[in-house]
Amino acid sequence: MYQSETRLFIADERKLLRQGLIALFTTELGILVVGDSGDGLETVDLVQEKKPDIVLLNTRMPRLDGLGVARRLRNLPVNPELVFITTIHSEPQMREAFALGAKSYLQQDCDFRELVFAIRKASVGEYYLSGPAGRNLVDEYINPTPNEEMSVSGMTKREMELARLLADGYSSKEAADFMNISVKTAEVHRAAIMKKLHAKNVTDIVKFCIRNNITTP
Amino acid sequence: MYQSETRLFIADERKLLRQGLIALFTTELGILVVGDSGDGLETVDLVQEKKPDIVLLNTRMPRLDGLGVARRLRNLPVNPELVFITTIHSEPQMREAFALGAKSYLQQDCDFRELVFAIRKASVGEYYLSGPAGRNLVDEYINPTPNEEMSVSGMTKREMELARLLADGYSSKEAADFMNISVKTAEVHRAAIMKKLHAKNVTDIVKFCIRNNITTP
DNA sequence: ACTGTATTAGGTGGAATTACCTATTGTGAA
DNA sequence: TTCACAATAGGTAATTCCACCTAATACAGT
Repeated sequence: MYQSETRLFIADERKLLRQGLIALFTTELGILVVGDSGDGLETVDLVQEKKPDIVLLNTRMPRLDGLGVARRLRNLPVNPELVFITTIHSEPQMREAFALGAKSYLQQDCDFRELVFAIRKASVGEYYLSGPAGRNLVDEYINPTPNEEMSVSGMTKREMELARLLADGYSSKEAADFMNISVKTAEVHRAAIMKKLHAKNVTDIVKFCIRNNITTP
Repeated sequence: MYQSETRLFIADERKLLRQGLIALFTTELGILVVGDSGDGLETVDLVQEKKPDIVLLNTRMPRLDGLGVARRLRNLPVNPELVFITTIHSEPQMREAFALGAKSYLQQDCDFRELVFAIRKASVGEYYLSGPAGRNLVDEYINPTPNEEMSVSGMTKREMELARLLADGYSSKEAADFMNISVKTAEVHRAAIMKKLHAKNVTDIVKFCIRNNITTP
């Protein structure tokens, strides 16, 4: 069966990485890099023009981030498969990426062979989920949770309240007083939040809340 | 005149970038990649073993950052030229990089040709300072003025470094390891930061850093 | 009725933070 | 040279964080 070349577009703000990947892909049979960009808005334009089969998207990009690019592409008459590369792992970002049709969500320190594999899988519409984190994601995703805010994070109402208070700079005790619950309960909520966000500490909660406009810097 | 090959070592935590650069350098006459690593301490060991002429160093690396690597190499019987690549521009880091003998300090979104040029310059002991940032560097270096954030906040060099690490989600202990200082010293700096920023806790430091583009959410 | 989960709360214990100290070294300014 | 301050590091003690654990109540959906 004849297999045409897979047309690949690389969107990443780091030019060095783009150029490096292009060099690596030249020796990769069946994969043709048809364009690259370090800018989100430019990516949207170029993808319409070049019509790649696959877009390699970094989550972080100037002017429009990877998720923003994915959102726009969805409403356009192009339908490339999406493979995300992320600098910093973020549970909610990953969740949204897959909600937008991502086929892979790779860490930047993954191996090139792994990236190629992910691209080949994506080219036939299949997922490539590395590590155990991938499986968890699918499990969680096929059981969608209600609530609009919750849908991205999986947080409950009270957890969201607490997250906001913590992000606003209140300590666990202060937040507990504010919510009229004991510190112990607040800690249970906090633990749940951290698990759901894969947060290492309050810093990650703060950043999540800022990203989601739950609080402001 | 016979010009031997320039032996290059690549130290960057992002494996994809390393692999990409290696692929690019294979077509670059006169430059031979003799090793690579994604870990600071490993880099120190491998540089002693491989004896490269030039070490390409990312400022940010696990276990020991680029500046830490440079510090250690200075006290060892090897004397490679140093070319830094930075993810996030940091005035004090750049300053220290040059103080440690760096020949170039490039942004990660520079062009590959630019990187090659910087390496060729470094291989003959010359500096390569790209763009307007280079000029600013020289100007500022000969008559040092505190940078913008520092001038408004009153933070010192080390305090800024720590603030950034804390905002990036590192604990005091991790940040201390990163900066090659004791936890106690890191705590002194943190206390100074909080006083100067009127910060109540780390949350406020995170927000300050986000507002000032020292880190991203 | 049973199951699942959200919300509440407590216990224990180790790790970390934070607030107070003191103290040495080096550097740059008056 | 003296003075101020940055950077380093340690001590002590209170507090908080965080990861484990159990457990009651309530309210949803099957």
